[in-house]
Amino acid sequence: MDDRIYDLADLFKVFSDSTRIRILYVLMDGEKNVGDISEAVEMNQSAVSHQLKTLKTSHLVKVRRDGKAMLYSLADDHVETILKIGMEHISEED
Amino acid sequence: MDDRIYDLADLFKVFSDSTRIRILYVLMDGEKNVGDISEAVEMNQSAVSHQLKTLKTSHLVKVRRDGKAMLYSLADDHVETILKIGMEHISEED
DNA sequence: TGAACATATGAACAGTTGAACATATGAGAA
DNA sequence: TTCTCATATGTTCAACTGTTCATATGTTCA
Repeated sequence: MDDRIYDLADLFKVFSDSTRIRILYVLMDGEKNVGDISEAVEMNQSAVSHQLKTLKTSHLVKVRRDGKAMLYSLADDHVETILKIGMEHISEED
Repeated sequence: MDDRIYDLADLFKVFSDSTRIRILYVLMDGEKNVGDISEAVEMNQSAVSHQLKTLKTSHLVKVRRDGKAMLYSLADDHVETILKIGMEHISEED
């Protein structure tokens, strides 16, 4: 059980950065390459690439190659669900 | 929308620490005072009190006074829901 | 093969964070 | 009021994190 607590904390740690959340929101629109993501979140390619690696390691996004480009997309429904419930929570605060 | 992204990141930041998650799990068992929580998570009173303040500020726990003691409990259903979905996610990883 | 493009990686630096310690506040009992 | 008990707060410090810059990797096309 203790291991799972740490894993759980690590998962939420990934959701705890606004850049990563913005990337996830961008990907809700569908599969995108790194350049398009960079443009959408207005951050340089390197920063986005670093964050995409974090997101991939925690299985929140998946990737496939298309020629020179890498196409990222959301890994599963949990991502949107967690963001949605989080939004609900902050919306209901007094 | 941008403000909400920051608020959302801040919310998940609260979930991103194993001590805080353990406190939340302890509180799933019901209302508890600070001493009992400290004992349950095996951390000193000061550390727990600091974390309880963080949890309270983000509306994840609520408090009421009972004589000298402060009784903490989970604020709403979102807390358990978010932890549950997080657990589902890490359980399904390859 | 070599140039051009798309993305990844490594290092360094500033900013943030959790824990520990000491101390302060507040409530009840005497 | 004064003494405890229960909890909160302020400060310090080591560890961690996100961004930037520079560079490397990998793919396509000529």
